[in-house]
Amino acid sequence: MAKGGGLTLDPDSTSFFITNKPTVLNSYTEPNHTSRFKNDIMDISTDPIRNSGDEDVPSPASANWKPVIVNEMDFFPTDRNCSKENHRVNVKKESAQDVVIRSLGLNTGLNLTTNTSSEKSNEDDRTNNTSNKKSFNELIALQAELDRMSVENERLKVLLNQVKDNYNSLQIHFATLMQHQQTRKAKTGIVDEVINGDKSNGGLTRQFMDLHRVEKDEPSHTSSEGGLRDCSRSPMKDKVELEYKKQKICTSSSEIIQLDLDKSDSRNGTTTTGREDSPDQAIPGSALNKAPRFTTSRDADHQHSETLSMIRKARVSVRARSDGTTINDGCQWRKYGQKMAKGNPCPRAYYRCTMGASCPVRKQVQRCAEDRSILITTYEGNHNHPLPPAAMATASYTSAAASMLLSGSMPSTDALMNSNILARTALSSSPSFATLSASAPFPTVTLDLTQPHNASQFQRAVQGQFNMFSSSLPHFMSAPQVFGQALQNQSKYVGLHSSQGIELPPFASSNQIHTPSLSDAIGSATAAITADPNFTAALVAAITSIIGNVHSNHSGNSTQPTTRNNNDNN
DNA sequence: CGGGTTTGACCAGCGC
DNA sequence: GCGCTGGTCAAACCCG
Repeated sequence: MAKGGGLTLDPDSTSFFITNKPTVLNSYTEPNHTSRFKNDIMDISTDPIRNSGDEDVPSPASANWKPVIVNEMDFFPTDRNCSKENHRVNVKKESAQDVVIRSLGLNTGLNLTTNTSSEKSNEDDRTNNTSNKKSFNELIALQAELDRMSVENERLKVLLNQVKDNYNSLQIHFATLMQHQQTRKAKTGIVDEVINGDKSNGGLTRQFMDLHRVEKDEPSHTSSEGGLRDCSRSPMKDKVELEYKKQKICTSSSEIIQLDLDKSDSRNGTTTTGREDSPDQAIPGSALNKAPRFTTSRDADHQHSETLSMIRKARVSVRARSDGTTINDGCQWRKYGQKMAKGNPCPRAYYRCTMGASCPVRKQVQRCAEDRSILITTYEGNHNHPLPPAAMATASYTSAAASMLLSGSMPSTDALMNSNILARTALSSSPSFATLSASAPFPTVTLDLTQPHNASQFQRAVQGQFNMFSSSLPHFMSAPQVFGQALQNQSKYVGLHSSQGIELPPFASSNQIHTPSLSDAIGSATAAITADPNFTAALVAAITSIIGNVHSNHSGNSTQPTTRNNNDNN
C-alpha cells in the first residue's frame, strides 16, 4: 500500500500509523469531495497525471513546482476509483469541512507532520490538518452512531425482557384457564366452603376471590355475589389462580407474607385420620399441620382435607440425564407396573416406595421420547417414615411441588417466604429451568436439569438464597450439613468423597460425616452441580426440604412426627 | 425362600 | 355405551 512510508489512517481501527519515510504527495482532494488521500500515491516521475501536462499541477521542471511532502494516508482504501482530479495537489484550497471544524473550534490535536523542512511546513500542516479533521469528523460520526446503537441495543434488551415476562405470565394464565375449563366440566356440585370458611379470617382471601371474579370473563363468575363462588370452580384451580394473581399483584415481600398468612388461616391442619393413605400422612412433616388455627375445626377439616388432597396430587417431574433405569435418589423402590404410554415408544415404569410399610410415595420413570438419554422421573406424595439423609432429597420433591405449585396454600412464615422466593427465584432466573403446569390431571412442576445452563442458574439462585436460609436454619440442620449431605450423595455418583479424604457410608448420618465449611461446600456444590445433573436434583430437593424443616420448626405447632423431623435428628 | 421384576388383566376416568 | 388411556393389581417368574 504505502510505497514510501509516511502516515496512514486505518479506516477500521481509526488509528494512525506513522511510517518512517516521508512521502511525496502528488494528490489532493477536492474541497467537497468525500474521498481521502489515496494510499497508492505515486512518485511524481511516474504519475500519469503529472505527465499529462495538466497546468494546475506544476511540473517539477518549472520554477514554481515544489514537492509537497506529507505523510501518506489511507482513509478509505476502497475508494480507488475517484477521478484524476482527486490526485491533484492543490494545497491552497480549503475544504468546507475544514471551515466547519475551525469555526467550531475543534482541535484534533494531531500534528503528525514528519517533514522538518521549514519552507514546506505550512503546506504540510494544512494538508495534514485537512485530512485529520476529516477523519476526526468521521470518528465523531462513528462514535455517535455507536452510542446510538448501544442505546438501541439496551432498549431492545428491555423490550425482550418484557416480552419474556409477558410470555411467562400468559403461559401460566393459559394453563390456569385450561385447568379451569376441565375442572368446571368435571365438577358440578361443589359447595364453596372455602369461601365461607374464609369469612372468619378477615376476608383477605375474599378479596382475591372477588378480584378473581372481576377479572374473569365468564358471566357465570361475574354474576356471583356475596361470597358465593361458582359451584363448578374447583379449589385446586382457585389455588392455582390465586397464586397466579399473587404473582401478578404482589410486588413486595410484605404483601406475599400477608397473603400467605391469610391462606394459612383457611387451611390450618388437624390431626391425622389414621388412614394410611390419607393425605395427612401423605404429607408428613408438612407445614400444613402446623399453621396457626383461626377457623373452626369443621371448616379447617374440610379445607385441610381439600388442600391435602390437592397437594397429594401435586407432582414434581425431574428431567435429568441418566444411563440407568432410574436415578439414584436414595430411596428404595419396588416396581409394580409398567405401561406403554401414548406418544412415547419408551415404556413407563411405576415404582412404589418400600422404605415404609405403607408409604404412599410413588414415582414414574420414563425416558424422554425425543432424547433417550434423558430420564423423566415424576414423584408423587410424601414419605410417612424416617428417611436416611441420602434419601432426604427424594422425600422433599412433593413438598417442593406443593411450595412451587401451591405456595398460596402453604401457611406462611418467613421460612415459607423463603420457600416461595426460592421457587420464584429459580423460575424467574431461568424460565426454562422450572416450568409450572396446572393442566390436568395433576399440577406438575418440572425441573429440567438436563442443561448445564439451568443447573448453574439454579445453583446461583440457591446460592443467592443460601445466606437468607442459613440465618434461620434450625440448629440441628446447619447449612453446611445440607451441602454436606448433598455432597455425600454426589460423592456416590462421581466419587468426590475421595477428594475429601473421607469415606462415607451410604446412609451415614450428618453428624458423622465431614462437615465442610460454607465456602467449601458451596464451591464443591458448584463444581458438583456442573458435573452431575443428578446432584442438582438432589440439591434442589435438599434445599426445599430444609425450607420445609425451617417452616415446621418455626410454626411450632406440630401434631405428629414427620419424615423430615425424623431426618432432622440425624 | 424372600424380595424384586415382569406382564397380562382389571378398573376408573374421560372423550366421542 | 364404547373405546382409549393411565394407573394399579397380582400371579408368574427371576435372582441372589
